[in-house]
Amino acid sequence: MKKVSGIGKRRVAAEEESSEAYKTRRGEIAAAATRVFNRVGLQRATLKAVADEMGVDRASLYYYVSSKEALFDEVVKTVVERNLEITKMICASDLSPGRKLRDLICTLMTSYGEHYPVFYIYIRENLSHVDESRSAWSREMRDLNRQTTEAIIAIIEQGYADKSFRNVGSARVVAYGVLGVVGWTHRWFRPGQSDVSAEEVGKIYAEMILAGIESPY
Amino acid sequence: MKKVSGIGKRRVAAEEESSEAYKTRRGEIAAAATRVFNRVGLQRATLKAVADEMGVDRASLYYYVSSKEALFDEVVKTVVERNLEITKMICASDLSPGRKLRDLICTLMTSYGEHYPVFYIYIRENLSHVDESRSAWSREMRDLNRQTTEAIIAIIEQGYADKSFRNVGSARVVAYGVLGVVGWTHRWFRPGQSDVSAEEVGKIYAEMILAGIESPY
DNA sequence: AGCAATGTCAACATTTGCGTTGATCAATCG
DNA sequence: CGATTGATCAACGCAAATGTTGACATTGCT
Repeated sequence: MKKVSGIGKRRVAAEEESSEAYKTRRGEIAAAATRVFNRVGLQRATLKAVADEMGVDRASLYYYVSSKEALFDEVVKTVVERNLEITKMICASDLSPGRKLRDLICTLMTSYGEHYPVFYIYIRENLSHVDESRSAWSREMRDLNRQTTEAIIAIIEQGYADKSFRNVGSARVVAYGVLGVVGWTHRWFRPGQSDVSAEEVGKIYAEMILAGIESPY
Repeated sequence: MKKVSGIGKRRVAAEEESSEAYKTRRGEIAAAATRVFNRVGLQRATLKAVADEMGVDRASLYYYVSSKEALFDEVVKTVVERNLEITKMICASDLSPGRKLRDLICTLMTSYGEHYPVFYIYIRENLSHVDESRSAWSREMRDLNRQTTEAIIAIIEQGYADKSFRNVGSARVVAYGVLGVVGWTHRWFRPGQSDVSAEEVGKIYAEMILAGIESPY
């Protein structure tokens, strides 16, 4: 399936060579792409737009990048994986469920703020709408999401079990609630522009959700 | 700007005539489009797909519909407006803030379930990513969103004022939290498929958020 | 039957984005 | 300095979606 063209070979060669200048340029492209993705979303983003963003011809990008999707993966993947890592670490700690959930919400928000806008670019991409041809990637991303969800569910069930949480309903639904509150920030929160910090938002949401979930006293 | 073509004239004529059969067919098209939009999103949806969904030639649609976007508006707008109406009604009632917020969350969820998947189609379309050429529509939709947000903020501030809510932070942030929990259901909730009903989800979320916001006792 | 009006479609022209090619520029090195 | 190599771009061909046209069906009316 993978048709290896002239430019393709040159790209692969350059990638393997991986000189300093090459890496730098690739980073610049990733940065430009991040801006474009954030502005218009993956779907509406074009390599033309990325090229224009850098004041370069579109064809030049093909020397570095094989496709828009590959570029997207490069931009998004590492930071998404890191996010899951954090989640799992908190989950595996031996703090109380309440403490875990608070920490998780705050840490997620902080991470979102730090890596802005990359996380939001990712969150906005509705995985149920990705192209058929990218099913491998979408499965992988979906799996990362699933793992995150499961981790949160585990915390909540732990809390249900040790009675530190009131049972308000299905742990899964509550977990989605947590993810929803945090994930929805992509619609309104702009670090440095909003009048609250990511940390403050995290604290508010942790308080909002937990003071209701924790048994009072 | 608006080039009036032959087909365009006939479309306008048919629209003004507005016979019974015409309306029916238009409804069928809207229904087919709803399915397609739900499946692949506005961006990836094509009139070809809608035509195929009905087993009809693409060109035939142009007799009824001027563009994909117009179709989208038709599908989405009325139900979004109705939603805002509900929100405002609850907001204007003389219930307690706590009662209002509970009702609002439950009613929104119920409405989402009833009108599935139209609301979700709308929610998924990130208004910050709509095309320049559709700025009029996007401004209108954004305004509906804004009004909804303001209504919720008003409830929360009312609760802060009469001390029935603990002040956990900026009313705006909390309001976005409420919208987030409810809006995020578009990522996982499928009426009739999930093992909880829209009503149950509403109750869980109302409980989750409120038992934390309401002063305990 | 004859004829409008309504609805449909095959075919065309246009546009937009993609990925590639082959040539060219600029720097480095021998 | 001339040659090699890394990086760039103008131009091409392709594919998919759009909106239109003009002709063809179907219906119902007279």
